Amino acid sequence: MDYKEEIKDHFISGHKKYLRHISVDCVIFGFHKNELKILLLKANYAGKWALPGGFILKDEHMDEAAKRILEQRTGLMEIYLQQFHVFSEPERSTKRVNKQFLKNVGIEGEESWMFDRFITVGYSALVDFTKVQPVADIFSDACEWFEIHKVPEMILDHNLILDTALNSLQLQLNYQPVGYNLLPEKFTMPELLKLYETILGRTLDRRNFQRKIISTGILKKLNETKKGVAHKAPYYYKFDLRKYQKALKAGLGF
Amino acid sequence: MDYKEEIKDHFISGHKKYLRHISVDCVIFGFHKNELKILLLKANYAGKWALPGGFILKDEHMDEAAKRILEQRTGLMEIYLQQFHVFSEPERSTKRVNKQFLKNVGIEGEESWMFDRFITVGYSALVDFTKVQPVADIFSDACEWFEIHKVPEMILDHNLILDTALNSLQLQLNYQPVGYNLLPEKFTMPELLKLYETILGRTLDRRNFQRKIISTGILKKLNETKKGVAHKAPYYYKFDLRKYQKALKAGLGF
DNA sequence: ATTCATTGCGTTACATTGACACAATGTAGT
DNA sequence: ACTACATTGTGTCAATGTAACGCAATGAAT
Repeated sequence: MDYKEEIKDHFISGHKKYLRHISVDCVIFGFHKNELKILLLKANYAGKWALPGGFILKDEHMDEAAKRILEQRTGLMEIYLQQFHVFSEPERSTKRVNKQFLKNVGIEGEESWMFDRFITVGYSALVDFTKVQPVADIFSDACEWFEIHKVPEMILDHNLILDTALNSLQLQLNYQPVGYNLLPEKFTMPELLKLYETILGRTLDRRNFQRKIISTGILKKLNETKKGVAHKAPYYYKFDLRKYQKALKAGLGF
Repeated sequence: MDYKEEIKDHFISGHKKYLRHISVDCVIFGFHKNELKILLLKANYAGKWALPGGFILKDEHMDEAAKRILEQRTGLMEIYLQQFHVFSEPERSTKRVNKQFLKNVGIEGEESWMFDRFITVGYSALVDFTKVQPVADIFSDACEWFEIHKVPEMILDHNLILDTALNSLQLQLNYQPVGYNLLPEKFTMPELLKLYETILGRTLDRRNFQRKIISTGILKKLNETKKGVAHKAPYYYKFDLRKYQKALKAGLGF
């Protein structure tokens, strides 16, 4: 089935495969070169960008649907994923957008479940930037990382969804460790600091931060310093996964 | 339309009115006689209890749907309401339960949207116990308060939904004021203390608690003590609504 | 009038936090 | 080879917050 046929099939027969009225949108956070980034798709009809999203198979857990979508976009299997909010504005204008899409592809006059009202569940994912291979889907012709504060205007309410995700991530930082999913296995204290600062959108005192994070016990200091940096070389750390998991469940009281 | 006709109509034609596959379930918390309670309906088919729930009109915001359901069950208009989780187990056996229901009512052999798989969104509500007039719906023959730790086995995954709601309420207590929606206008410090203790499931030092809650500035002390109590009479307090709202938005850092 | 559970207010020891000082490190420039 | 310097690692100290407990005041019940 070629590209156009595939899309037509999705519009006309997708409702046999997927639940109606419900979609999933993913805010995929990554961290690279001291910048917080999110992964976006370029909708090949609107010229606008969009969050990676998809639909729920008739016999699929929603978490699985989100996982499937993430895997298709990033190639990653083990992903930290969680739902953070449901968006149910009756005026989320999926109908107009999807009609326009179909028209741009060159199909018209058909009826479709895609013109129905959609409620969408927002999922946020934290991934290791360096391990991601961005892959576009059939509705998109690009899949790229955007610096969090340079995200363009997106389709529908996707900017709102992003803001809500960021907000909930900031809240989480107060009572849960977060770095494990966003950083490579080995990292330095300044990198971890910068991650926290970027998510929170404000600077922290590096000395107090170090004391606090060390006191949680979730870090293991390695006997190895970063090579090839100007100035004093920082030590590498990695997460003590056992204690990290514990802190995830029990909370940190940050 | 009589009772049975109404139910039949709901099963056969409800999908013209409501979104398919999606429902809303509400965990309604109240506080009375130093006990945390929730409002349950007795499903008139299963002999089991259930959370008050309902469906989303085709042109309705999900928050509005939850509000509508709450209003119908409690008579209250101004309610503190928030979504806390989406439950999407594909094996939530709504089909079996709803088929049984229809059979018990005396209807059989029909097809119905109610036999489809349902994803449900959990909402939690905090209400003033004393102002609630519990009202059953057409699927139920009773609507009653249950002490939170004496909740019976419920239909489907409703016990899980309740546990999740309680958990999220406990988390909230750490960074948001909560009492306003659960207590009558005037209340004493021991009552507020007991509310916190009940939600958290552990005792707090009353003297430290008082200092902490006073220091947030969300309380106004009245020049009036409780009458007719043995021992020393406690003062009444009420919430400083302006500061309370502020704290809701800004967080308390409790 | 006395008893006594409970309230209101206070104290003290200890832990946590925020702000800042200073020496150690190691590359880059001379 | 030596020096400059940005950055890291460790430490200090005062202010603030928290946990644990003491004690007198209250007022219905006896």
